Amino acid sequence: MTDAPPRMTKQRAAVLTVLKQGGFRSAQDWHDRLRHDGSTAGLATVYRALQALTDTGDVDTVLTETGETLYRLCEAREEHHHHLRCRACGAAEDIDMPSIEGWAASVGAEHGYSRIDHTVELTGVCSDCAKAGR
Amino acid sequence: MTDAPPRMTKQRAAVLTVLKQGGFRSAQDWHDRLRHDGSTAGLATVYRALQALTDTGDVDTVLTETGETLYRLCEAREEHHHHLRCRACGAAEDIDMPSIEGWAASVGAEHGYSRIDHTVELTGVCSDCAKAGR
DNA sequence: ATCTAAGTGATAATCATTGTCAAAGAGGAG
DNA sequence: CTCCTCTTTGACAATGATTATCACTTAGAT
Repeated sequence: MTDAPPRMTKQRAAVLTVLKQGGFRSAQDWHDRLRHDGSTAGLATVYRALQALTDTGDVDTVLTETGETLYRLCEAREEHHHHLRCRACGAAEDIDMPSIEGWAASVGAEHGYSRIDHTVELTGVCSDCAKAGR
Repeated sequence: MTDAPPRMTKQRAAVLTVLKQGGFRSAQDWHDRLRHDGSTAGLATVYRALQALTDTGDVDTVLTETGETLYRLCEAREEHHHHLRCRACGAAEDIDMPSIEGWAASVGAEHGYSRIDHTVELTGVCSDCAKAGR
């Protein structure tokens, strides 16, 4: 009785296609790109698809300082990693810092905290955007 | 022509008073506590006071995974620090990891990024809440 | 006491996101 | 092929945190 995997519909395929453009973008941004490419998918459908893809681990999410959620196709489903994201164009690099994991757990334990979770995000301006004066 | 410091009103004083209860809480949560203590301050005023206190560095903020902003009185106005926050009761410890600052800058530079900013937040369940079965 | 600009608070507006629900589409059984 | 069922879709309403608006109050200076 494993829950059935969601069906691959035209709309979901279209979402996956635009996601291949890369970069972290908002749901509404991805929706705009989809419409621009001729898709008639509704905004709610895009949200649902992104949510589903996030649940299955195919998409990474990040929150901005304004509370918006940004989504990006997650090429390699690895352990757990962090991001260095360009604030101007949404491009991102995967960063790994293995020592963070252990550090978080030990700092938590030192203070008597359990069930530690952590968030590490880096943002900046990539070289292309810097050249373009962003 | 330095911009005038905001006036200290009855409402702002009241906000500062409840903030002394400690912990990271939402604006609406602080507002509820204020009303419970007999203040008639409006929600908008609480938001404005928290915003002003954040701007002056007297209050620290953190975002939850749902996009809510949490506020806490910032006892010592130091350089830059991170938090270990209890997801159950909002209590928090200040954490410092001096090496993070340099690490962020060097990782950014390695990838050609400039104007690096970083976010590091730890959450967990504090010992009191763990005992209480939260 | 009066004047003036800032602060207040009720309420409306905003914006991302989620819920609702009738209509459309995909398979399977006959 | 046709009917039936169950999922997905898409337009739109609803939510919830935050911000803007605006008439009214109040603190401080003159």
